[in-house]
Amino acid sequence: MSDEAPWLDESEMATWLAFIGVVMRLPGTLEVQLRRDADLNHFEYSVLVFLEHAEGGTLRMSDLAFLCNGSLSRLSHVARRLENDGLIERFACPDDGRSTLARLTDAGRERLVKAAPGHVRLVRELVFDELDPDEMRQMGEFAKRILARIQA
Amino acid sequence: MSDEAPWLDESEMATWLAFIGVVMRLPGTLEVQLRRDADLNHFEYSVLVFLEHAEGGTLRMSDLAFLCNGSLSRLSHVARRLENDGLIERFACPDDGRSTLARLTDAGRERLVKAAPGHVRLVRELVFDELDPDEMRQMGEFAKRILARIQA
DNA sequence: CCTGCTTCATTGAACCTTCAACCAACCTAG
DNA sequence: CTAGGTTGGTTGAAGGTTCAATGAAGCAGG
Repeated sequence: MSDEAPWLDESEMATWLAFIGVVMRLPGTLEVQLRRDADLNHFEYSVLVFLEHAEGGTLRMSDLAFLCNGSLSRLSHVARRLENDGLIERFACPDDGRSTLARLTDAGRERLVKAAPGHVRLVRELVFDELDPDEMRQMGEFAKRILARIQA
Repeated sequence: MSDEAPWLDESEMATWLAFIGVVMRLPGTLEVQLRRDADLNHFEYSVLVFLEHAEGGTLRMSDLAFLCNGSLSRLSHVARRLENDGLIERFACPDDGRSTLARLTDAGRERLVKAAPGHVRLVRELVFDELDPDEMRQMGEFAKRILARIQA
């Protein structure tokens, strides 16, 4: 299959623990703000954000799920809740009878306005304020390369 | 309160999307392997790993929860399942009547042996093989600094 | 045009996490 | 020594995610 993968040495382990620490704790930290300001979790917030910025204001469910880093099943459950709450609408895609398109409602846009400023502020506090421009560039590059591997 | 937090510019947004993409997708990716090889999720795996390496083979529930990046309540539920499955034991702390100590059983150690090699291999494939030593050092430093902010 | 494969999406059940309530043990000021 | 506060841990219920099953719509070959 593959060569013996050597165990992580002390320095690698320290890096990994910090890395996985960020991965595990960041979502919960972000959700405290989103829940408080707009009663949303991070996935729901992503759904609203991507719909807001979408070409034509709509996205197919499966494209939206990919953008939000979640499964289509997860999105389907979440979309039902968001639709029941009047934050989004769904309707059949005219071009492809299998697809469903989602669109933000005015109420959804309002909800986003409640969430976004605090969210951006928090993201800055936690990440961007800690890195200078050069470090930020590096960090982005690392993340893109690792993400590419995860998606492969 | 605080100054106007400027919106993320295009480059910052690209960095953030890659970063949050890793944060959201990595746990699921790791859990596919852990579930397949040892029928564990990542949190359960962490519990076993930290108990394995603990001084004296035991840890207090609350210390273990912190190390595993989870809440005490979450650990309490997980520990009950792991204990029912015979992978860990719990017993009263002799020094402090409020505390509970957890310890790995032989079955737990065996389970860990099933999970660990594939886990380490996957972590290497996804992260460390993508970064050269200098980049890895940087990455670890960034993660530590961001984690410090999250924990503050 | 019909058969089988693939894609898109939804659903219910099982499972896991969170949240709030609760309890016991410890600590400390008066 | 004891009343009130804090720390450590567990629990049940509510809510969210995953997994597998289902079904409709499109597509491609015979």
